[in-house]
Amino acid sequence: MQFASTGSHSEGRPAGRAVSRQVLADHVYEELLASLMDGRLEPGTAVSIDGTARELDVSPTPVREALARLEHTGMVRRVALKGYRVAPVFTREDFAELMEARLAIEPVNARLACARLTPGHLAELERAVADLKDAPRGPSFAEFRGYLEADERFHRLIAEQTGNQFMVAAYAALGGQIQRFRLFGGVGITDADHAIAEHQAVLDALATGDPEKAAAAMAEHVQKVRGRAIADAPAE
Amino acid sequence: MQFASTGSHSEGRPAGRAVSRQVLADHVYEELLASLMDGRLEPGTAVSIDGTARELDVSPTPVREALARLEHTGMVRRVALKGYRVAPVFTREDFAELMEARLAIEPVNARLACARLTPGHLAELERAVADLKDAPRGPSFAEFRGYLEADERFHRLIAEQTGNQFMVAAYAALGGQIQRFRLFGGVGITDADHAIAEHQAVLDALATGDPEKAAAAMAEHVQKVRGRAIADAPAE
DNA sequence: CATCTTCAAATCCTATAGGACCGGGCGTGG
DNA sequence: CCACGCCCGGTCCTATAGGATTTGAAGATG
Repeated sequence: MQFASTGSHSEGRPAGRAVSRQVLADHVYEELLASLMDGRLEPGTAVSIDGTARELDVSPTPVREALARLEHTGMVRRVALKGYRVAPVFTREDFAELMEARLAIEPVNARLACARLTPGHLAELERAVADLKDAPRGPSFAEFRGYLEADERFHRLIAEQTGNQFMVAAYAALGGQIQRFRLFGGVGITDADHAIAEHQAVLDALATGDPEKAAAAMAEHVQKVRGRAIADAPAE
Repeated sequence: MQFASTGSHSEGRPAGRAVSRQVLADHVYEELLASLMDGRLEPGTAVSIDGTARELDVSPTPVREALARLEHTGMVRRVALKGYRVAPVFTREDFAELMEARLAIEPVNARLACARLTPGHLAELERAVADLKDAPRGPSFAEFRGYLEADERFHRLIAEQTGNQFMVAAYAALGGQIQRFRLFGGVGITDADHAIAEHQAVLDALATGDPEKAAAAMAEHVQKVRGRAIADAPAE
């Protein structure tokens, strides 16, 4: 899994440049990100620098750099001289706070995106909703991973279509966490039918070109997600 | 967001451990952050890893880690194998986008903060406004630095008093940039009197305990800041 | 049995070395 | 005069080495 080894063979690159000289730290970053998203690294477990370096067959330096970037996303936390740990699971309060923040930001995104929507953007959103419908929804994490990806993509696309880099940044500050809230209690996807219908409603509202309708549809979606998740939450 | 600052050397912790031993990378991070905030590093200039390592008399490894963290704040940008550069200056469009985002987030923060305001919080806010009034307002950056710091502190305190970690994160995604927009055209502080009055109005609205009043006052403040800045903007 | 000491392994953190690439100055040939 | 190649310093990137610190457990002691 670790090509790009510096120990090149006798001859240099054959013709043309090597596709794109890659930075090892980027690979480590994506590898760790995938491990976190897939749930292979459970919340609370330590992420040893030397350990992952050995596991990925690289030196600790790129691992250190990758973890420094991950820390700012909230996926891992760092204690001064003790190393990195996967951020703890969401509590019910965390979830409520997340939904409060989404309710403040995402309707605004929908309103702004609606004003400058292009047919190309609309097609991308339709594809995301279609992927949402087609995605498998099994009980294991690997199975509903595609579902979560399409869900996140839908919301991220709307954020990007605002054309406002700061709204994208604000959404991104939440986005990384949005994936993880599903681990909250380990409940799977039980509300797919409702969620798909709401996404479709948001899409339709955007297509009408009325910003207020779009914002209202998004607000309703977020509120309903919150309501269902609270209902499904495991009893403490 | 510069808590966890490794204190100099206050020894003799009664029963606790010595304050987290200083990690060199943290020191480099704060040093770079200060240089960026003070304008000693102008936008567009390259930030050499080896160079700053020599300048700060450390090895490149901590510098690399500090820059990896800074990248996620938007203060510096990294090109794959070419190094880091200070993010470019704000254009008029960037500024408009920033204000749009602030207008979406900050009134919500004011509303939420108002609902759970304590006397202690109120005192901190009053201190921030007082500092704003007392701060010098000269033409050079070093002179109105205290003013900017108090301004940012006021808004950050409100974000933190929402008690919602995600609203803090969303604000922080903007906060690092808020400092820099003053460089937009190099205009100094020309609207201090108006701004101070508006901050006072926000504070008064918070003190009444009416969340809607607080949100409205904050929205008015942000809108007026936008209006004044556009009026002051240098002609292209 | 409980508690403290001590030691060894693991880990974090920093420094240093070396490979690969880029850009500029300089000399030689046309 | 201009073009081309070469050298060289600078930089990024990764690997490796070694000091500093925490942790966990074995062993000693009351």
